[in-house]
Amino acid sequence: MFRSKTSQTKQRTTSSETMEGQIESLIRHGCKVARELESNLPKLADNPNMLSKSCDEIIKAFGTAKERLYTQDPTAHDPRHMYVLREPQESQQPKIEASLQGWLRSSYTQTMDDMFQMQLQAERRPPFDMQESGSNAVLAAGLGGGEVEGSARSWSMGGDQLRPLDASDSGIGSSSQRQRRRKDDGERRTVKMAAPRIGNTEIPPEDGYTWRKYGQKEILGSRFPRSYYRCTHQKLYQCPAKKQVQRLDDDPSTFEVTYRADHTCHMSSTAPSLIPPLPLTATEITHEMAQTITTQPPQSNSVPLSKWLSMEHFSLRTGAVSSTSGMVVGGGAGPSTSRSGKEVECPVADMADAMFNSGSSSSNSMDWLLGDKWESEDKEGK
DNA sequence: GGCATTTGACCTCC
DNA sequence: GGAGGTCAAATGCC
Repeated sequence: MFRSKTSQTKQRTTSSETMEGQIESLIRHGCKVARELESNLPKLADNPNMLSKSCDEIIKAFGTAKERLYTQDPTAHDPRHMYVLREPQESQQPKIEASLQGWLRSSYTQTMDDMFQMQLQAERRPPFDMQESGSNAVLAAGLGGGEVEGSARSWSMGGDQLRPLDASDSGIGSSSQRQRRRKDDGERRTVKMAAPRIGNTEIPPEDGYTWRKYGQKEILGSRFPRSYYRCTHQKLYQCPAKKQVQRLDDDPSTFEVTYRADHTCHMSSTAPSLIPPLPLTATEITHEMAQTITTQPPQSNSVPLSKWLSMEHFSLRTGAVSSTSGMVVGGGAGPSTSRSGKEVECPVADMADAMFNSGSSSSNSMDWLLGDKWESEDKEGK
């Protein structure tokens, strides 16, 4: 009548071990294809179709692996559950992650490095899937299908970039008298982001930057208050970036986020990060890889295609793990969302956390991996 | 102790 | 004068 507890555990263990094998196999396959792609890059550089095909295969492998990672969580199949996906799956995840981490420890190869290097390219783009509409842009935020999960997707802002404000415009540095400006404080850009469905839905979706809330205001005619955020590094780097977050009256599950000014904290050579750090899943990473290769030629101020493709432009760095969220966050001098600001050295295997457990509310999963690379490239680009 | 959040007060703009 | 935006003290968390 009653199945023994140990029997159940055994069954689950066997099942999960099989699953781990499949996942590992998938990831290995993806890595293999990536390696092949890399070795053939000189030939394929002029053959976008073949490049695209290879990338598709890599995407498929990693995507399937990711699917299986979350296969026991039905909500994981709904792209709108991007935030659910990123929550640590207490019951199922640890063992699989441990296995993956072990695998990563043992077999971390150039391919992984390649992935992050390609990710690096992708990261140069802003963190949203924005469908431009004049000055407004609508963020897909995982509401679309397929691989779209709301963090880094096709970015099509073109030359309509936000312009950073002067420090004076942001009110920074006005010590004697309180300077408050509203007029002419730069271009605004509004995006709509889906709220997390599970967990604290009051928390606005991550966008890859670290923000500090400095105010909240009831807005006339709105059911929900508007929250005001500024870049965490405003003081340190005079970063003028700000954003306002407000829930839509008619759709509380959607946040309207208005960005004002651009981040300058990643442009300073002393700044902690040169990119908008993003928590990306393996699928996102590979998706980005494909997009980077197929649709994103190197930036004009970037390296030549051949060099870019050779992926010798960067090197991997070690990083840190947020003590609060478990997320990988700004390594070295990188920005951190951890409140204490304390960061812990972490081994390469923590990339597994960044890739497969990049859930939580923190935002800087890839930052520690990429910050120095950006910095070096940024310097080269100058 | 340092950093983030909360919140009432203050400032600017319309 | 009202609404929106920001400041800064108080408070809490790590």
